[in-house]
Amino acid sequence: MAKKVPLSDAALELVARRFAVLAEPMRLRLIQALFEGEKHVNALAEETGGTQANVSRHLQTLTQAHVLSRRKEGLQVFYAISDPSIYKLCELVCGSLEKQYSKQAEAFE
Amino acid sequence: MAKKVPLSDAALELVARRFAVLAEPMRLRLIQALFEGEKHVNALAEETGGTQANVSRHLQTLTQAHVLSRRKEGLQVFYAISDPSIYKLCELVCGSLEKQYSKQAEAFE
DNA sequence: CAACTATATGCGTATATGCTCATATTAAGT
DNA sequence: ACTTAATATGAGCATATACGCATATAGTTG
Repeated sequence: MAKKVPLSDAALELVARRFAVLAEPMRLRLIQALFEGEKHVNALAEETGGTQANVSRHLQTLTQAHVLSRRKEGLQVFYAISDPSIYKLCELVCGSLEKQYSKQAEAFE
Repeated sequence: MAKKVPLSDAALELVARRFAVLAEPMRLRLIQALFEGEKHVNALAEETGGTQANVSRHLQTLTQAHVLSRRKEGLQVFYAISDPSIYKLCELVCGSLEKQYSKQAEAFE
């Protein structure tokens, strides 16, 4: 745990890939919507204002990255957050951005 | 702290942008190199095996995102990590990926 | 001021990826 | 089996961005 050894090229690619998956506003919107619990595709499309096709694609991306899990129930497919680290990840970034912008705000006071 | 309110579109863009900045292997390599302390451009180029031009560009990207800070000293420019949340961010992602892959490894045992 | 060094940047190219539209697939109900 | 509903996917287009090459800029030294 907490290795101090530099990561291999392959590992860096994986980490970069992970960040890339989270680097789209629509995917963040979906993740945010799923913070409330699992939902099916149409519900997510409606809630986020995206088209069915686009939402489905993003959900696929997130699922392949093991950020979400997929559960079929009849005609519907339910998605849910499967990687608990996502919560802390988002909190960390939000906190960092808040700090950054409140510092910038101070410059105008 | 820890708002449960959904983020605005503008906020989501900023968060996505933040993740995007971290979504490049070369930038992660630079960040990793800077975990040891501040370094100048040429040293970073050599250590990461990148060209001077490319390294300079990535450093600019990271600095504009307030991940790094920039300090000029004579001809050289030293960069250093300025956002402490980067450490935890990388740890979180690495931990999550380790878990994910060790689970996949178990499937073959 | 000229020569040299360290860093930054303009430009062109290649690649990746998000979005839309149309259509395919899968499952349920009649 | 046919129809309808929910989701997934193929194709094409538009945009973003990483990289290499050449060159510009800034700072140092003679």
